[in-house]
Amino acid sequence: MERGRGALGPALELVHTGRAPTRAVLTAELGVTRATAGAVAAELEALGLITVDARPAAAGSQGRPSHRLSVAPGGPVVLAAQIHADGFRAALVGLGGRMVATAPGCMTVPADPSHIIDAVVEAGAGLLRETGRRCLGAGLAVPSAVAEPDGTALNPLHLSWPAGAPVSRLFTEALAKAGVPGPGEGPATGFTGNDVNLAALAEHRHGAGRGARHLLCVATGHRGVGGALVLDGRLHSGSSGLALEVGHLTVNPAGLPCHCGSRGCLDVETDPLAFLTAAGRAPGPEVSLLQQARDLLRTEYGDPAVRAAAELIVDRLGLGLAGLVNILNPDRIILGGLHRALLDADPERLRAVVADRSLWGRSGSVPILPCTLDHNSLIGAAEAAWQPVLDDPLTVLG
Amino acid sequence: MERGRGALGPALELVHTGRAPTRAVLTAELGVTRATAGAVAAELEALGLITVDARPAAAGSQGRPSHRLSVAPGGPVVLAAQIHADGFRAALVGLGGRMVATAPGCMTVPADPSHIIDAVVEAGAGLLRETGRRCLGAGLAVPSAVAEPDGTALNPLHLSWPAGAPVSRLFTEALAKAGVPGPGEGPATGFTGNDVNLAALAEHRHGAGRGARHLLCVATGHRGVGGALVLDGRLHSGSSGLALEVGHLTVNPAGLPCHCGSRGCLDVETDPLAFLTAAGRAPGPEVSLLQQARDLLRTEYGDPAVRAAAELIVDRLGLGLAGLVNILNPDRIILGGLHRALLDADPERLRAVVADRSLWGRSGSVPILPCTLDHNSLIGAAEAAWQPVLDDPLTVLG
DNA sequence: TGACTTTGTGCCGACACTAAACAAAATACG
DNA sequence: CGTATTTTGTTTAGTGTCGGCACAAAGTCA
Repeated sequence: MERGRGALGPALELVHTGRAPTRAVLTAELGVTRATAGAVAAELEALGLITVDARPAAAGSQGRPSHRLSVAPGGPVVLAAQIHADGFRAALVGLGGRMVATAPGCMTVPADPSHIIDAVVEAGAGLLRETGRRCLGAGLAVPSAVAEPDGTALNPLHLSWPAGAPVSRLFTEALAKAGVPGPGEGPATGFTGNDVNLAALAEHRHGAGRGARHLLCVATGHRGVGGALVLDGRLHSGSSGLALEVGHLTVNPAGLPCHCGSRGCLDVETDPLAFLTAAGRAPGPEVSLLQQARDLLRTEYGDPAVRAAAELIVDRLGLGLAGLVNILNPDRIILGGLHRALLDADPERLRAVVADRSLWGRSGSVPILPCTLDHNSLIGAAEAAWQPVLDDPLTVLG
Repeated sequence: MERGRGALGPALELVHTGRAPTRAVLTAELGVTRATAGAVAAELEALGLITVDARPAAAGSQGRPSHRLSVAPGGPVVLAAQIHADGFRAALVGLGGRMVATAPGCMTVPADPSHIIDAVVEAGAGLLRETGRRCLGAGLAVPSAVAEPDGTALNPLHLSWPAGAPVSRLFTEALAKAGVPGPGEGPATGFTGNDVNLAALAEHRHGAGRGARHLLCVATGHRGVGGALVLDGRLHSGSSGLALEVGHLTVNPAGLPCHCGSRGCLDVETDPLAFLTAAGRAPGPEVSLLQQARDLLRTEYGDPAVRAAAELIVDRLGLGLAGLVNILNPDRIILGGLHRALLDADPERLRAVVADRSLWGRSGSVPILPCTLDHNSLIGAAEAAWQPVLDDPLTVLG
């Protein structure tokens, strides 16, 4: 007599993304009857995933007030991990993108990927032991294109890893080694993805991308530029995981040579090093290039040389974004890393360039927004790990 | 006691695309029991959409031979129409992409779009009267980007139409005026789309794109270059119908100026006029540029100047395709128009350029194929018109 | 206080599908 | 040539999910 099994996944996703604060709007969003929505909510509560408030929320409007739906505070979590040029970070993340516990770890990233993957997984396993939370999956974000379906890192940027490192397999093996439990009997199977892709997913679910149908994200790390596309709520990673490698769009035909064989690629023309160079600053070794570029932009934007350099980079970034708009026609663009800082410094210039150089930009220009989530790659890794639960809670939880 | 209503749409699509020749494979493809597949087939037959052969097909293998499923020969049709630089064409198209009747019409395309839209719809209505077939929808292909959701033609290429012509509204009004019946009581509501987009849809369903998950199509008309993307069986037209405007990718930084403000765009560097010019031929006024370019390629490929021109265009096209591969990561590419002819002339050169300039092309290059369907834009217009029936046959047919 | 509005729940039936047994029509094998 | 085997199709009964509807609950409004 259990009702509402088919709508279980969609309902959980609505609560997860905060789009269903009450059973009444859950009813409307799912397009089902109140009876079904009530049954679905009861089932999700029985599974320990959400809570239905005992006291109705204060009713501002007419009619019987609704009870509030929210993510269960003590519910299950997933293990989220991120590896970047300066080290790693591990965290436990609950539904709703809530960071439950984190373990920052800094170390020089070794040339052997398995070392650091073991370390980050061990840190996550430690958090699980400390908190005693149930773990339903694991996700890992790496600064590299990750080929599907084999899960190899094709261009592990500045990690001194060998190209083609089997990161997905190493991650899953590390989870087994550390005894991280999966939803069923055996160990968890981990998902490994590109950090910008996962950041886009996180921004779409919980950040500046909420509600966008076709969301384009572009971000710099310390070097190079990454892109990601979320279509109708799902990450578009192409037929083999290699979509949105936007770094080699031509944005300055007479520009710097790029290792790809062309000249003036987005990668070499708009990353932090390009900005520092354009501003006439020799990058120092003490902090990351991204940090130096951000600091320069924040503290010396009054300096004409710095400002001119910023405008130059913005113009080239705008050219690249316009090209992407012509191809992808997104309804929102989100920028991260240095690009986000450049957008903050002069929002109008970038929007104007994009509108001017995209074919139909004049009629209705695309909103360009800064990303809003802290640790969005990490949260995105968690989102990927949650995905099987969101797709079918019953199969995962039994 | 009617079984198999939910699976009706998917089942019809399988028969429509020829992927379900028998009830046995229909069972496997739908992932249901034989009982359900049988009921679904019976329901579709009762609706007059498919036929189940009385005699079993000659059995080559063991076991009871399967009865053949096929599209009902005398079944309903949709009205498909296409407008291009040289005139228009109207046709009735059944399921399976079968052209049932066609009415080619040539006229100089007038500056007022409503005239020719009325004419093409009137031609289609004539076919309906002649054949007496039931009409379930209508689709129109135009050589222009069509903005959604308002259905206006933004850049009606070489049709001397005003930019922003409300083609979708004009088409629907013409259908009402000509008395073309829709599935229900009132007149049909027409779908209007870009011709390359619709061609891609047709190739994906019935042509060289069958089975591709992420299909990229690039084609020239007489002038300019169009692109289209089919993702998981659905056309990706972006958030406002303007995706895959690929004509302004930079493929020759020092190239010809383009009306978009840049230089060396795919549009001006790889279209028929670019080829004729590169080969040192002055285009004549008698036949279309596309025809002249194709003829030149076919008859004088031995001429070193012609061959050099072809290779130049191929190299630039390859650069553009490589850029698209880096962004979209399709698992197949289909070329039309002059690009198709260039591919036929020297398949290896184009594939080599794309593999060399796409980031991960060396590891596993993308298949590049010529389009295989005659009148693929017209068939694609029909596909768009069929879509509501494929999505939910019962609602449309009652 | 009573009418109205909105939310939540219990009960019943519709219905799409599965499961399992049976029937049919071919090939394979003795 | 007849029987076993394999594969396909159909019938029947059963199951689970959801919609419809009536009713209850909990607030606002007059």
